[in-house]
Amino acid sequence: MSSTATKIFYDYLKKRELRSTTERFTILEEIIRIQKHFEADTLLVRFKTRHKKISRATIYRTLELLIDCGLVRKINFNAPAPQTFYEAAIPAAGLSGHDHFICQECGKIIEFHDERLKKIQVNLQAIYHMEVLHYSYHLYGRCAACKNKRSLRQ
Amino acid sequence: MSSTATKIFYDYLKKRELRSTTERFTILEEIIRIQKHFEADTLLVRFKTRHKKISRATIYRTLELLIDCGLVRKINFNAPAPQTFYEAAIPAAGLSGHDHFICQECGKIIEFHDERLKKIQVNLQAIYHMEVLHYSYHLYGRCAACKNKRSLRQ
DNA sequence: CTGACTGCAAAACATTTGCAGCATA
DNA sequence: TATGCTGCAAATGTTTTGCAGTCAG
Repeated sequence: MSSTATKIFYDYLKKRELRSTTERFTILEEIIRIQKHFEADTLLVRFKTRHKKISRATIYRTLELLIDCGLVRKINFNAPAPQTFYEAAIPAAGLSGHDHFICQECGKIIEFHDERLKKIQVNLQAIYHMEVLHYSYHLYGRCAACKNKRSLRQ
Repeated sequence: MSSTATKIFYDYLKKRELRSTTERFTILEEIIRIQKHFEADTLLVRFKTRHKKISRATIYRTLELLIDCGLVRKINFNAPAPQTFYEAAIPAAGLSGHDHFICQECGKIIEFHDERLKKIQVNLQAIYHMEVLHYSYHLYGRCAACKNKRSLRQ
């Protein structure tokens, strides 16, 4: 149970005079449970298998709210299929690293974290006079498995 | 005239026994001319104003070929509107930096380049036993102009 | 000449929106 | 009780695909 995120969302809704509905909190809880990047459709499927009825429209509308209050981020990997993913951005959940390696051959996504990127972000912020809220760092190439597969073939 | 890119594309088509059509090279030349990230639709509009008839379908089909042979890359910025962009990835053109700052308020995209990122890429490649072909580094936040605008309002 | 490529229009896909009924404040 | 929220289905915008005619090899 992530009461931190729930509280942030609750306060956000209250401040903006929006309603705290069951659907909105169910979606947030499910996202926290996933612990990884996910697609909008993933949520729909998971609700369907659990016999909770939350429509696609509500999922998209709620994701927008969660992004707006900073609890969720959109991420796009460019290969092989360019799908839109989301990920929880909850500070307390220990999900500090949102760096990704994407295998262009098999589509596998490996998550990792490198501290140096954070430093560069802070540095660039000063240089370019912009306020940087977060960054995304994606590496594209071939994973170890696909690298081996190919060398066997040739 | 970027004969390097043209030659790469020509050789690629030949090797795969694909045909070197006018449309394919016209699209490549236009992409080189743009010198920045662009949308699929941008190409269509530019051809329309120049009275060259290249269909949307051909543009998408050719972009796929150009990505496959490494002359073009897809990039996705996540905010505010998640559109698909493309950019030339031609080594000789001096477009070494594909780092971007995206203003989440006005959508402005600033391009820059930081050498340290290349080093990190090489380093991570060794650690995770993967072959990294390229990376993308995106910063999200508020540009100098939007930062000022907001501080005036409050 | 022949099969690959193009343009067109229709299909497919993810996401957004309008509206009637429902539930929170 | 009164909006705001939800689910549905239709609309939207982008990308893909089938097909007939065209063109590179």
